[in-house]
Amino acid sequence: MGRFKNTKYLNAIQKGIMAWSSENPRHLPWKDNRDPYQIWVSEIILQQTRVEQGLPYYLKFMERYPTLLDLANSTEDELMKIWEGLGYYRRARHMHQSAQIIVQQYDAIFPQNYSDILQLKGVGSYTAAAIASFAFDLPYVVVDGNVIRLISRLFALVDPVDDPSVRKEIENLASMLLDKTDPAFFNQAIMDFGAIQCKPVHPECNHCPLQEKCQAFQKDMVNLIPAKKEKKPRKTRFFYYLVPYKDEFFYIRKRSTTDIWSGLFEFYLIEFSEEVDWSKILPNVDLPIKRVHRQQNKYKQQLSHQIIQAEFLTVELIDDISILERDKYTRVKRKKIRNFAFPKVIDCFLKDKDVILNLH
DNA sequence: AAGACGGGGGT
DNA sequence: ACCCCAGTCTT
Repeated sequence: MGRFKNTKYLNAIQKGIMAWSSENPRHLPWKDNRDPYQIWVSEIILQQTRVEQGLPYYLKFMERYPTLLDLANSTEDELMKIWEGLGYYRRARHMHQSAQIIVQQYDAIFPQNYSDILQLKGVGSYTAAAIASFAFDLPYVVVDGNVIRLISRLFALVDPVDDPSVRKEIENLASMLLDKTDPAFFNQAIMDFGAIQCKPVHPECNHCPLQEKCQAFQKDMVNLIPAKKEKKPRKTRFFYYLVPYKDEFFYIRKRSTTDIWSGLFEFYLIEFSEEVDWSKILPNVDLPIKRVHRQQNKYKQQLSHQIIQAEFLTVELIDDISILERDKYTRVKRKKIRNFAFPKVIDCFLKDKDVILNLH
């Protein structure tokens, strides 16, 4: 592989990527934009998220928080409502914290050098490089999923790309490829190239400008690269939600920071590691239940590391709600329930429930 | 070095 | 059912 790490070869690849990009421009709201705040927002939203999925959230976000000060002055709960359904909710909480740090420590001026940007919560090497290059023309190369795939194929790296040593090698190669005279254009180009030309499945090798430079193509190994380590099987968790209400109020609670969906709200949760019948659960529930609704709702959700099977049972309470207050549950008007951010399974439940209870 | 963290879309 | 996605943080 070493013989391909020469200037002439790397230069040809660099020029090929940039020429391709000139011929295949991509138009997105955050492109041709030098505002570090807007770039930051778009990059955080797009972490592990497809452009098509993130775009509507970006538009909604910028409408509600046009400036960094708007974000810093918001509440975390309102921000979570904007983020609802997008996943990886830690991103939103980190953004909120970072916005307030920028206001306090940088006088609301977005930091303008790589190491300061990298210090921000939720900003790693990829996002720092993206902001530094797009907003400030600083020569830091972006290494995202697209770049990892493209480089591992170009240089026929057969070892797992999620191995730290391989990852390091990819970052070295990417740095050598970077056009330091125009890092913003190059970074955009290499990501676009990976996303559109060097796709994960069915890459456009038959009309690829880098075909003869691509070691994977030359060795007929494109479909074997990038290699990944084996993944562990997902565990299934069984969530049994009681949906307590009394008069016009629901009782909900914010989830802790040590589990999935932290910062989102939920109802009264009893969790098991296996399927359980409600008849076994209800007698042991510590709630002053007056009446149990007949309607039961079941949902299944696949997450990246676990599978959630959730069941919902609505219950009417009698007067004594001290148990709920002790456990940090708060009451909210039933018609205001949609002002709070919920995980997808609860969102699905509420959508079905709307029909039944005619909420809103 | 490995695990955790969401949800949607493609095959 | 499995893979991937404009990754980052924690242990």
